Amino acid sequence: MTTDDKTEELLQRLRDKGFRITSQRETVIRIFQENKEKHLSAEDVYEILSKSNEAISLATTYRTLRMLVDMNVLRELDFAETHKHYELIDENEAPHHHIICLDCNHTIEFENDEINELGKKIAKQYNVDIVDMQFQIFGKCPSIPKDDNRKHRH
Amino acid sequence: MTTDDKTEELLQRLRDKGFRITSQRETVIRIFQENKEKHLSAEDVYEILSKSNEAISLATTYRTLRMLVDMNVLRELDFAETHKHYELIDENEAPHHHIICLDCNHTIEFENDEINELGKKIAKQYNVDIVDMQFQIFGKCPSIPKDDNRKHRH
DNA sequence: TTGAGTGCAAATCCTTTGCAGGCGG
DNA sequence: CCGCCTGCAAAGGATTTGCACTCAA
Repeated sequence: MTTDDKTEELLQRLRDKGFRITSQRETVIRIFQENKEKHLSAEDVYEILSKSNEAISLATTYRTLRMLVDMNVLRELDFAETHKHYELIDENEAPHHHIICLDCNHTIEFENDEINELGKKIAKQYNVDIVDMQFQIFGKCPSIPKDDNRKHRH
Repeated sequence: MTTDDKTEELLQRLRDKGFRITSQRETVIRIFQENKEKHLSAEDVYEILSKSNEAISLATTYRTLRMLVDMNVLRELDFAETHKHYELIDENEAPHHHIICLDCNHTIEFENDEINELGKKIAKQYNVDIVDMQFQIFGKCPSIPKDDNRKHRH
């Protein structure tokens, strides 16, 4: 499936739920598709668009992100920071998990079926209807390339 | 080891690092020892103390929590809410993990050695010096008793 | 005695909301 | 044309910080 097909599929999902397709919403979805491997924050999205000629307000950015999370288009991620991060949910992919460096805030994504299976098993044990799961490993990375310059946490 | 012994051990750890032992710090540590099974927020701690005759300021509550996290006395927990939760780290216990109900915010703790082992293995694979790990399952609980009345998230 | 710790209030950061005008269906 | 969406600015919740005073060591 091409990116355009995927975009159209997501937009259709919004239409089906009675949401209107505005240029702001299309743009936010496109930003996440162009940054599949990243974990953008609201501020990140806002800044990317501010630099382009498709600027949208911070308020709309937040409103759109929340809506997309509710629509299961985006996943909200907690990295033990004061703000949240978001990523596209790809329903054909297994959930993936994160290693977060407490020194440089760099994150590594990894997939691990054993963990996903364990998660499902445990949820079933407790009779919980699973919506999402996240395994986070917090540590110090001696060797991760420091390719971002976000504020340090400590 | 009795609770008093444990308290003394923790206080000694602060002394060793050059921190002063104030009544406020002793009190906060005691609150967590008296609520081992809970995941108190800063506001929770502040409120518990406000009702007693050992009230401390919110600012000091936050400063103390941060210090205790840095000292590895408390673990900071993210439950996809706007505020953080904290719990005592018991070094004799294996890490435990959480199921969080997105409807009622109730949390269930569970332990699972397979997950802990997997976490260690993965960290090693990525050459990361592991500090902590958390596995979180987000879902809807059909059967969990709703024994708390915190604000709902959605 | 003295500087780390405290309380208070103000500041800050991230996010949400009220309202008036704009535009998608 | 109707009412959902937007932008703006103001409000809000959680946490941090500046400053003068207090008290543990």
